[in-house]
Amino acid sequence: MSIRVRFAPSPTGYLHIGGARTALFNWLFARHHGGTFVLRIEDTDSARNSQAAIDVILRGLRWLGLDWDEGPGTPDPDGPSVGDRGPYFQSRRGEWYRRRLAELRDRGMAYDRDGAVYFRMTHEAVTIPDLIVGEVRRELTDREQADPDWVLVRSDGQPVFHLVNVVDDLEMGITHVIRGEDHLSNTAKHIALFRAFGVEPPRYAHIPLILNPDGSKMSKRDKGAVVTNYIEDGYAPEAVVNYLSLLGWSPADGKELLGVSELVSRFDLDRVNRSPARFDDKKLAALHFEHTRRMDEGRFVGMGREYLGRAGLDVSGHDEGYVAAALLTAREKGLLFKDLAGFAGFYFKPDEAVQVAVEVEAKALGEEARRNLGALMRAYGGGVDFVAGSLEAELKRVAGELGVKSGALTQPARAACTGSLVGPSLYHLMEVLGRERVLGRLSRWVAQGQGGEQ
RNA sequence: GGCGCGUUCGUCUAUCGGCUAGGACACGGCCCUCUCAAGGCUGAAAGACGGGUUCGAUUCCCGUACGCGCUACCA
Repeated sequence: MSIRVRFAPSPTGYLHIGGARTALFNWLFARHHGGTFVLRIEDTDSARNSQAAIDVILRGLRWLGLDWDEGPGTPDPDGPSVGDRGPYFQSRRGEWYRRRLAELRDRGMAYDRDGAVYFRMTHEAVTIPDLIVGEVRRELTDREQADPDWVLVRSDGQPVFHLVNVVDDLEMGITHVIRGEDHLSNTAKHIALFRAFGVEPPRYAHIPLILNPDGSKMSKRDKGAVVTNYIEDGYAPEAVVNYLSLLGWSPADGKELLGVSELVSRFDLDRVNRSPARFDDKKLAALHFEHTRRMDEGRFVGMGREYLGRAGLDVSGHDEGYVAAALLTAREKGLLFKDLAGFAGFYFKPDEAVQVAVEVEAKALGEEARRNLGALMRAYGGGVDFVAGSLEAELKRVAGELGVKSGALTQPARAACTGSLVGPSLYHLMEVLGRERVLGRLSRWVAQGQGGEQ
């Protein structure tokens, strides 16, 4: 039998990191086993659902690279979808729920009370076989001892989560339910419902929760909890995927830096552990660095351009090769893409628009520094090849002549060229900038206060 | 309160009864160095607690503590 799994988020206006991890585990499981990954939108709570909220989820999943084999094509519940088990929006599945409810009534498993429909729940403990947690024997709680029945349909006619979730999993032929551990206790209800329909429940796999660094439950407001923020900050999506994969799962060989295809081939449920994991943005950042430095150059440049644009930096006036070369000098820095504009923005500004903060000027562009820059400028104005190696050799030669350490030239030059004391390798950055821009930027500082020298 | 799940370095984890408890991130030191990084070398750092079972428990069982989840006409 072919594996069918699903991710069934409810559109709350954001995609929670825990939800993303649940989606990822489902997706990895499906891809590893050649199964089918279904996306179903649980938009039964019409009060807080909107296409915008659904769109956030679809975008988040697409950004992570979690493509679905069946599910919505657009955020519109009445729009196109892929797959023959739809609709994939619960708000459009009313007739399926009504039909299944009638079936329950016919079997004497459902009845009305106070305008709502109740399920006739077993009075016995329910054993939940779980692929990750093991066999869980769920005894009745004190309230359930008194009355184990629960609501299937509210008095306003809305079916509750337990009903729609089970009916959809049943109708959609879901074979494995991989979801957060917060659903473990509820699974007793789900199993009882499947049995009431006369079918065996799917296999269950409850994965441990993701907690805040302090061990508390992660909510929307917590740092790192919302996928949209990763997109805005400019993390490499494969780094986020890699990081999430390591929360609750680990590969047999201990290798942690894994690309998506490696994850697909290694992932399976038998190595998912049972204890909750705390979110650690430092480790995510480290993985982001490792993935970006290994990223295909073209893709790095493409992403870089996009985030420069997001930051309002227009690079359209520069040719492709220049933009690519410029961005690539920042690749080894492990920056978030959103920080690229601040780090490498100087490449794309006119010479006279390079801003030098007063602290930077005070620190690196004093009188002596400007004198030194004059010497460097004369050297660079000569026949030197404008490539990093030659620029370095020439700078060191000048430093030797002046009897100063190379740092007495590099930092002033860096400040003049970039406006900052932090940046890419000076020699490489000057190579990219080219002779004209470098001389132009140096001259601004040499000229000031020593106009007569030239 | 009831029911359930969990508990190895600060964090993520490995270990499926033999452990001098391994790796990664973070942290400290040294080296390298044009800034910031990176890199190299190196260091410190863990089995919640108490009982069992066993020749031997981190590993199995029980209890306690702590954490988390569920306990809705929320999903």
